[in-house]
This record gives sequence, structure tokens and C-alpha cells, in this order.
Amino acid sequence: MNLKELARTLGLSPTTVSRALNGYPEVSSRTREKVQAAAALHGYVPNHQAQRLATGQTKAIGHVLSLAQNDMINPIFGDFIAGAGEAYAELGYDMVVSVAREGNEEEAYRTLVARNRVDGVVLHSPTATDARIALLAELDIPFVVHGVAPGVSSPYSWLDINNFGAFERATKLLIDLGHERIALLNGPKGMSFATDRLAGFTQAMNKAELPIEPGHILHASMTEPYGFDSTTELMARPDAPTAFLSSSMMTTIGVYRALGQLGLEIGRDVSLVTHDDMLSFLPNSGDVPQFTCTRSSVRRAGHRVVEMLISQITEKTEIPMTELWEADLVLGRSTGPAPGHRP
Amino acid sequence: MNLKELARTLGLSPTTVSRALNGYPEVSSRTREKVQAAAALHGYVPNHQAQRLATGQTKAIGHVLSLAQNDMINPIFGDFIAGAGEAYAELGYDMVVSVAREGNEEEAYRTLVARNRVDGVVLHSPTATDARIALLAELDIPFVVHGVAPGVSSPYSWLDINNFGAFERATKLLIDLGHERIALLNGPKGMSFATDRLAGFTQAMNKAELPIEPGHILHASMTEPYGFDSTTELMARPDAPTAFLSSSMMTTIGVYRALGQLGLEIGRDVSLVTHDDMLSFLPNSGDVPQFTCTRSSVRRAGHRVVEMLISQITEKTEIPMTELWEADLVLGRSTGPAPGHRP
DNA sequence: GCACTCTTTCAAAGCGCTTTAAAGGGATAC
DNA sequence: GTATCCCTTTAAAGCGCTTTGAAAGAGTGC
Repeated sequence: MNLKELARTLGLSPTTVSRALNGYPEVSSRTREKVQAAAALHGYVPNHQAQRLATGQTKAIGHVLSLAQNDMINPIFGDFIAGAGEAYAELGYDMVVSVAREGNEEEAYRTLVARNRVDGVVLHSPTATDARIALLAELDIPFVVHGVAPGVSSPYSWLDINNFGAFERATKLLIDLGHERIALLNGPKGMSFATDRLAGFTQAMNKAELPIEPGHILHASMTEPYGFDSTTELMARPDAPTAFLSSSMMTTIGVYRALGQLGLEIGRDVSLVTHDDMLSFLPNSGDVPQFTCTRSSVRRAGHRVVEMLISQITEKTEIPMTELWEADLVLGRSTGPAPGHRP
Repeated sequence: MNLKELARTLGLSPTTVSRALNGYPEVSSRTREKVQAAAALHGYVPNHQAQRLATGQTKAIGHVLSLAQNDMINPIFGDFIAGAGEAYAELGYDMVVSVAREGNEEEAYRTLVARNRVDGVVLHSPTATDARIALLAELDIPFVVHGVAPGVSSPYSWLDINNFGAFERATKLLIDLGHERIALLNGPKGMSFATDRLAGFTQAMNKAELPIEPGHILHASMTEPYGFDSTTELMARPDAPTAFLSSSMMTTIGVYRALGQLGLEIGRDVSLVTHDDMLSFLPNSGDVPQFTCTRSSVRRAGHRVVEMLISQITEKTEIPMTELWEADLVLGRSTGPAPGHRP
């Protein structure tokens, strides 16, 4: 059943039927009701392609999942997408996901835009000077970045958590507990969130006039073995840290595993603060969570990023929107006074 | 630049230009080359919507990500999508992802199909008698299921790993090592993979004439705390198991954590075999992996499922395709003879 | 009853492409 | 020179919807 047939059935013109269904005002409410009833009765659903061609809007948003860093797929992707998907469902948009190999990303964005497949784009995991931002600006397509790229001077829309503040506070918490040798298991070098976290950490250490041991600062993709291996290694050093800051729950589990293997009790022998993206398959909840953490829901972020992007598209505003979310600092069972420290 | 303009520029008709670009034979090679050169020069890219409307094909495949089981997002989603995305990129298709809340799934599929949004659908995580299979058959749209639904009698296309065989072999391995009390930390009840794994486990136990302790068989979403909590609980029982079978790396990490906390050495005091989907952020690799496992790449599965689906669409074949992959059984460092057992 | 305004409906054009049916143009054969 | 055939190109009709501009109908005031 298409529009023409439905119109004929009703003895109306396609124009009127189209308007009735799309909520245009220049149609009487009696007619509108009749049309809606008939559409429901015959199970009429407008053809998506035709609508898109006629309106010139795709009602779709693109996400490019890039397999850049050694083929690792970011585990937050699933939860981010879930949040985004909810927003899409609410707002009547489609989500088009493409996968690009490293180096192919520009190509992926270009064709997405040139072929008119999407009305906007969500950008993930920016680096400090991410070239994709300039590209999207040049392509003149609305986009929102999940994360901020401090090295990009032109304005653009983004949503991020306050990585600097979160890690500064987390570090300060550990310092207040008497820890002086703190290891930072950071995300991959270049990622702007990792840069910010390191800066927050550094600031807190500097303020407390504590030296930073370069060997205590590591960068890598946030896998479980990364946490395990680097903890094992760090704890074998003569200047082993008494506390750890971990950039993700995934890595944290590895830290936990390593400390367990070494027979160390977490929260007593060694303290640990992790960032918790609230991934559904890695819960760290309860009144007193297992791990003390800086916490922010990546799923909520996905939802919000999409809302921002779509409001930009529908309102055709050129003014960039930015949101900086504070992460909660939640005390769990993985932090305690430094060994030998008298509070 | 659109087709008409390009045609005018070249002094040709839109028909010829269209044919030249789409590789139709009834165009001279001289003309074709000229057209291709001009298209490249002017950066002409056909409008996606128009192409789709004219051909009636969407060149898009739908994935419905369902948030059914207590809002948990399956961590394999990211890797599956990555594999699928590679195939889409190779074959020139788009991937449309929609998120459906529990109960809304039927609706999600119906509109996806009715609006002519996609040419086919990939179905994830079927239950034994999954109703979505009948729905998609009724909607008469090509689909491939990732996983098999043993309770559905009508034929359909699927790709699955041999969950039964994998867990039978894994159980047998443990039995051969002298283990008699084996716990199975299975996936959620109802999921067909979980049913198959239980059946494989049961068969191996029965063949060895070993009793199955009902309390040793657990079902839940495969989170890390699930592994941790159930292991802690099981190990406190008087009939504590000497070996564990775990359905996912995520849960396995929790088991590992619990055993570490109890001061038990894995591979000596307690053995553990896990299923390993080869998720990129949960590697279990190396010559001798950390964990003995049944292994199959979910990413490769994603790639293959898409190939199957698209070949079905393009070849218009009604004959269902099915593939049952054997999982590798890889010996790692988490298995050893049962305590007190003399081989 | 007429002129005028509003409201409601419609015919037709257009979105940018594909594809069918037909025409044009050489080349070959007689 | 004309007829025949094949190769190449084209005009025009869709695909199913939206939207513009115009017409028809329904009220109002005089």
C-alpha cells in the first residue's frame, strides 16, 4: 500500500493524505482522523527512501567506528551506542554505523557525507588535534564530538566529562590518605581524555609537592592484561607504588588480579581508584562499591550527544554546544590509608 | 553536481552516464572512460537516496540491539559489529542499528521492514523458540541468525559455533584430569547457546557416570561480578567444585578474582576452562594463554554472517544457509590435575 | 445576492536516479 | 544504392513521496 493507493481508497488527493499524516495544519481535523484511521487499517507506512529523496533529509546520523589502535574495539562502544540508540528511537532517527580501518577514516566520512547518507555525524575518541574535526567542518555537516580536542582552535560542539578535575580529585584523595607513590595506568597516548587525566594527576601531585616518578605513568589501550602486566611489573620495583589510578574498569580488573596474585589486599596494602564508565557488563555498584571510582555514565553521554546533535540539525543553529560533565567521586572499598601512614 | 549536470557537461544523456558509471555493457569503452574521468574531476557522487528509490534496494542491513535482559549490553556486540562492519565496507552496504527495549522488538523489526529501510536483518542472541524468527519469516525479509534456535522447526539461515561440542570437550578435558565436581557458570537461561552448553556438559558428565550437583549449575548474564560472587559462594560449600566451566571471559575474570582472594592457585588448586570469544579488549592470547579455553572469534562470525546474508539477498535464493563452526580447544595455564588425583 | 476572506483540497512539478522502449548511426552484405 | 543488422545513445516514464501554486468551498458582512 502506498500513498497514492491510500489516497484513492479515501477519495482524496495524495497531497491531503500526506499532509494529514505529517501533521500539517491546513487539513481539517475530520479529514485527518479519517486518513489516520485508514492508514492504520491498511497498515500504510510511508516509504522511507521516497520521503528522504523528497525532503532531502536523511533522518540518519553516522557513527564511524575506527579500528585504529591495534584493532582494539573500545568496550565502551556498546554502552555508548545503547544510549545513543535510545535517543534515536525517541527522536525518529536512524543510526548508521560504518567501520573504518586506520587511514580510511577520512574516506569513510567523505563518502558518508557526499552520498548524502546522513544528516550529521558523531565523532568518537578524539585526539588532541584530531584532523577529523577540521574535515567535518570543511564538509559542512553538523557533528558533535564525544570528548574534547584541546588542540583544535576552531569552535565545535562537544560533550565530555571533566577528566582533568576527576583525576585531580582522585589523586588528591589518595594523597590525603597518605599515598606518595601513585601509579597512573592511563589510556593510549594522544587520546585527549588521557592527556587531561595526566594533567589532573600532575597538578594534584605538584600541589602536594610530591615527585612524579616517570616510570609510574603508563599509557596503553585499556585492556585487562594491561592492568595485570603493568601492576605486576610496577609492584616488583623497589619504588613500588602504594596506590593506583586506573583509567577504566577493564584495566582495573587486571590490577585487581595482579594484586591478588601477589597476596596483597586491596584497600589495605594497596589503594586503587578507577574511572568507571558504568558499563553494563562491568558493574561496580552497591552502596559501597567494590572500587573507589570517578564515575560517569557513558550510556547517558551517548544519549545526550545525540540529543545535542539532532537539536543542532533541526534548529539549524551554527552556535556550537558544549557540555562538560563532572564525574562523581564515589568511595568504595579499594582505598585506605597508605601503609605506615598515621592520619 | 548531480547526474543531469554531469551529463550536460559531457554532452551526453543521463542514461548513458548512469550506465557508464554502473558498469553496464551497452556503452562504448571510450565513452565510459570519458564519463568516469569527468565524474572524478567534478567529484560527482550519486545521491544515495535517489539511487535507493529508483532501484528499490536499500543496500542496508538492520541490526536490532535489544536491551532485554536487565539492561545489560552484551560485550560481544562491539566485536561482532566490527567484523560485520568490515564485510559491509567490502560489499558496499550500510549497517543500520536500532535499539529496542524489551517488548518493543517486534515493533522495531516491523517498522524497519515496512518502511523499506533495510534489505535484510541480522538477528542476535536467539532464545530456543525465538519468536522473532517467525516474525521475520512472515515479514518476508532475508535474515541470518547469529546463533541457532533449536525450538524453531521452520528452516532459516544461521551461523553458530558448536556450543554443545565445545562444552562437551571442555568437560571431558576436566574429567580426564580427574575432576569430578565441576561447576558450570552458564549464560542466561533461555539463551540457546546456554542450553547447548549445558547439554554438552551434561552429556560428558553422564558418559563419565559422574553425578551432576544441581547447585553447581548457574545461569546469569555474563558479568564480572557474576563470576566473582558465584565462585565465592560455590567455594564456601562443603562440596565445593574443583573445576569451573565459564561461559565468557568476562565472567572468567570474576572467577579468577574470587579464587585469588581465597588464596587458591588456578591450574593447581582449582581448574578453569572458559569460552573465549576473542574480544579485543579481553585478550587471552600467547603461545600458552592464561586461560584454557574453547575459542572462536565473534568478530569473524560477524563478518561471515554478513557475507551470508548479502549473498542471500543478491542471489535471491530461498534455500537457507547454515554454518556450524567448531570452537578450538586451547590449552592454557588454568587447568591441571584435580587435587589428590593421580593420573 | 454579491464581494470578500479563510479554510480546505487538489493538480502538477520535482527530488535524482534507473530502466524500458525506441531511435540513430555505422558497418556489412547484397 | 538500398536493406539488414548490430552497436551505441537517447527520450521519457517511473520510484513514492513532498510541496508549490491554484482552485474550490465555506463563512461572513453588507
